[in-house]
Amino acid sequence: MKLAELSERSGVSTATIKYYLREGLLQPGRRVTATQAEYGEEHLRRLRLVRALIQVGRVPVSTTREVLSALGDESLDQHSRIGVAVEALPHAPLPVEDDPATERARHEVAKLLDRLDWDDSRGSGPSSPAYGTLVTAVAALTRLGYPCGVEELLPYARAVSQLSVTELDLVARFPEEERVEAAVALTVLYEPVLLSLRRLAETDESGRRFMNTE
Amino acid sequence: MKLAELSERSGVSTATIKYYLREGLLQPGRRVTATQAEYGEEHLRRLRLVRALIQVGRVPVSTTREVLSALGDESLDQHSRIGVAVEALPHAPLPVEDDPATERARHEVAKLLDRLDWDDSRGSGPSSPAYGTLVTAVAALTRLGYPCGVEELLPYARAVSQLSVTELDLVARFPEEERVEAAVALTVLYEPVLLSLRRLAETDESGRRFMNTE
DNA sequence: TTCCGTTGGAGAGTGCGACTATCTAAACAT
DNA sequence: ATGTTTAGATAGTCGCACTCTCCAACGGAA
Repeated sequence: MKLAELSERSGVSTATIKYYLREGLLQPGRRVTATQAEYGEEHLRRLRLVRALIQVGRVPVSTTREVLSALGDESLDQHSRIGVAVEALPHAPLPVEDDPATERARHEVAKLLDRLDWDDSRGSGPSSPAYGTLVTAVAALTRLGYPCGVEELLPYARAVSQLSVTELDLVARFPEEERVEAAVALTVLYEPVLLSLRRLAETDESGRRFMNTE
Repeated sequence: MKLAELSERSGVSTATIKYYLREGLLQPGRRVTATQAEYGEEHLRRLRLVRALIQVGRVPVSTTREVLSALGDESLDQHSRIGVAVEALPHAPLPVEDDPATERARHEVAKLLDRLDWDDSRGSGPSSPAYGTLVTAVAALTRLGYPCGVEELLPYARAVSQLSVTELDLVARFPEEERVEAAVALTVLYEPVLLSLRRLAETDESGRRFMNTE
């Protein structure tokens, strides 16, 4: 397959594919002559993954490169590769220190994780970016006067805990060499699914309660 | 309160506050002289909301302006104001038409919403941005060969349906004039909460299954 | 064999979004 | 009197994701 065909079949312009090649998001094709290279199905597949991460998952290009390099890092076991890839994904800014709302938020988050049996030796400790994002968001809500203590957070935690089990069931069904990619793709691409379903559910529930039905 | 104090108490630089004033995200202060204005607690509160939406919720500045104007639109009832504000929020790109994966995705999403008793006359129909985001994400997963039919989506839908009930309970506890802002703030700011909890849950579950425990 | 279109490679340019800096004249603050 | 702060306006910066332009080397059809 030549560049033009790769572009055609993926719906990505040749200019953008060249850009991704330059940025190291795609392996160079097999060089046939000085000005010709041949691409295979695996290039098409990788390109589709890259596009999905960038366009649907809103992952920045430089981050995508890091995620992809974690995918192929043979020196790590499956859990570590998934961990490295997920840590590289975009997160909200780290919490502002020296702030009373951040202090309270840290405290509530610590209490929450205490009540769940999540083992932070597996990578969910206070230093992980996801933990920081959680603290930042809880602090912002606190500053605005909206409740988000353990009582409010627990239902969310229990819900996503359930979901993560069914999701990893899905991942486990793939052959071992495809599992890390599956975990990353599902982590990133199920986020918009989750968020849009939530917005639809909220719209429905809000209508049920607050709509004028004359 | 002068500009400098507003800046101090909010942690936002005076240059950025001026920028927000220019962009219409903040009401001008009460003009005392030609070169002096007085800001009140409501400015501080609004500024904190703006910052939370922009920094934590990653809402673009122009979108924030639209959301805020929906908040104060007296001509709409509560549900419509929430609807307008939520529709303005950022969404993944609309689905690519004339694409087999998009067709399949539309079909699966329609089946899913059929099985739930969500009433699309309330604003969750196929033309809403959240619906489009859902189709886009499902199509991307489909193209990559990951399963996301009704069977996989239903658990997500049921989970967020539960959450939206408890969330709207929270909103309903506020006095009527604060409800729309509460709905918007909770919609936007619980998103990072949900996503970071999910990543923590997945990290934990992945560790439980795939970690080398020697 | 002669062209016209395509390719890989590399650098420069574009458009956008979110600030940030500079400037001016007025008005406090000491 | 004088140094600081302010509103208001304009211009500049920075990062990001492309997108454009060139070039010399092919490769396929006439």
